[in-house]
Amino acid sequence: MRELKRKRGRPPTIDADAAMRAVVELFRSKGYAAVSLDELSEVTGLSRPSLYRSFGNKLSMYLRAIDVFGEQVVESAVPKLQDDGDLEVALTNFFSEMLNIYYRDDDIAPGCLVFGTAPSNADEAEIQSRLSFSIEQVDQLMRARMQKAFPARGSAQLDSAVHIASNTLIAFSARAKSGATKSELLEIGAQSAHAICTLLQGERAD
Amino acid sequence: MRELKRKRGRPPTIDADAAMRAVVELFRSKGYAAVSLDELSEVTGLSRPSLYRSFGNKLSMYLRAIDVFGEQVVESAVPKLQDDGDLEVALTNFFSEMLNIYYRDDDIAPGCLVFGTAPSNADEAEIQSRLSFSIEQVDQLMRARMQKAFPARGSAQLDSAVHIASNTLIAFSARAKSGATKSELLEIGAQSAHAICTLLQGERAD
DNA sequence: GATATTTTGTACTGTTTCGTACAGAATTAA
DNA sequence: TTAATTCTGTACGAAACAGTACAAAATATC
Repeated sequence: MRELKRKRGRPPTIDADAAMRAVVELFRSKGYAAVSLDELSEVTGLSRPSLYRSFGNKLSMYLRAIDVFGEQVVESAVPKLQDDGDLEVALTNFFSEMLNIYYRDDDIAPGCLVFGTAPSNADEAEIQSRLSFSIEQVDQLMRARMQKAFPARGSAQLDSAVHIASNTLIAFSARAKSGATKSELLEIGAQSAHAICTLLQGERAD
Repeated sequence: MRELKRKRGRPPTIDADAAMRAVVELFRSKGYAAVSLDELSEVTGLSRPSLYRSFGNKLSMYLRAIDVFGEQVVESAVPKLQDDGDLEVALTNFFSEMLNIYYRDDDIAPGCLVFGTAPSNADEAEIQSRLSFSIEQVDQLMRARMQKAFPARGSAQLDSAVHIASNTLIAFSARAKSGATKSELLEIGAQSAHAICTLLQGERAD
């Protein structure tokens, strides 16, 4: 609440948010297991003890990084999906915005922190939990948006369309890391959005 | 060619194929970076020097594991896709067979060695190369099979369907690792196959 | 039986990594 | 000025790890 009241001892000089942004970048370009605390120390500019004090051990740093990454997605990409208007446009814009996150450049792609790095380390229960939560979240957001656009569709048709959309996003991560350019994936996103709308428009509801 | 001719010194006792199968299992459940040579030594039953002599260092073991895994896919799942007859059936059976590989049980899923673990370590050039090759391979197989079933379809319609299928498969890996059951993914595979055929049948060729 | 040849694991070195104890720095309160 | 408090990094110990030298084991050849 009040932050004018100076605390007692030596004032903190660490920018935890900036450090966490660097942590996210390192984890999503190198994965979880391949990253050492020394590297994290280097990219954040914080000493190893400072990292422990601010964020705990490597696992808790990674989990927190996933949360931060998720917030970024919720802030910048999810609104595009939830935009009223044409579903195909909303889906295309959502995919496009996600690719802006996955790519730093048209060529160089740190990819998705969750879908790109979590599967390798899902033997860790808390990591698997975040992965499963993320997938469910995407499925659920897709389902809500499609249901809004096509209220008459049956649950089966909806599920099918939902999974096509989610799977497209999940696969983007692997494709980006494989060296595909952003433009190529933009095209795949647009194809996917178009196909989904074709399906939802064309099929008879049971 | 001739193998009756006994070689000169101490006869080898190592079963390289069995060892490599164990290597594949370890890598795809724990990822690349998290695996140590001591663990590889333990699961294969070979000493660390024997591992070096047989397969080289960790990277070359991993690359070879990817090749072995790929052969397994080509032998058991790809034929299902290439089966003549209904495309929807072929796709469904292909997905099903891939899930048999991804899952050891209905619940426990080591997942896909390539799509599950390679993206985390794609900064290594040779790993990225295998990942990109695998994706291209899947895209190409899908395209060939769909073109055979729907020769009249235009390239754009085909591309769209191809990517839906490939993305389904790629996403299976993440979904399996996230804790989804095999039955759930079988359902998603069937949905995807049905949607693809609906699209290819329904759309007019330009 | 002795020697050459090939395979194999024990044991060693140097490096990397994690985690923390502890001392020094920077500030407020007395 | 001194003491209390909070923040920070240097420096240490312990464990894990990669890679290899070397000796022992097991066979063929002489």
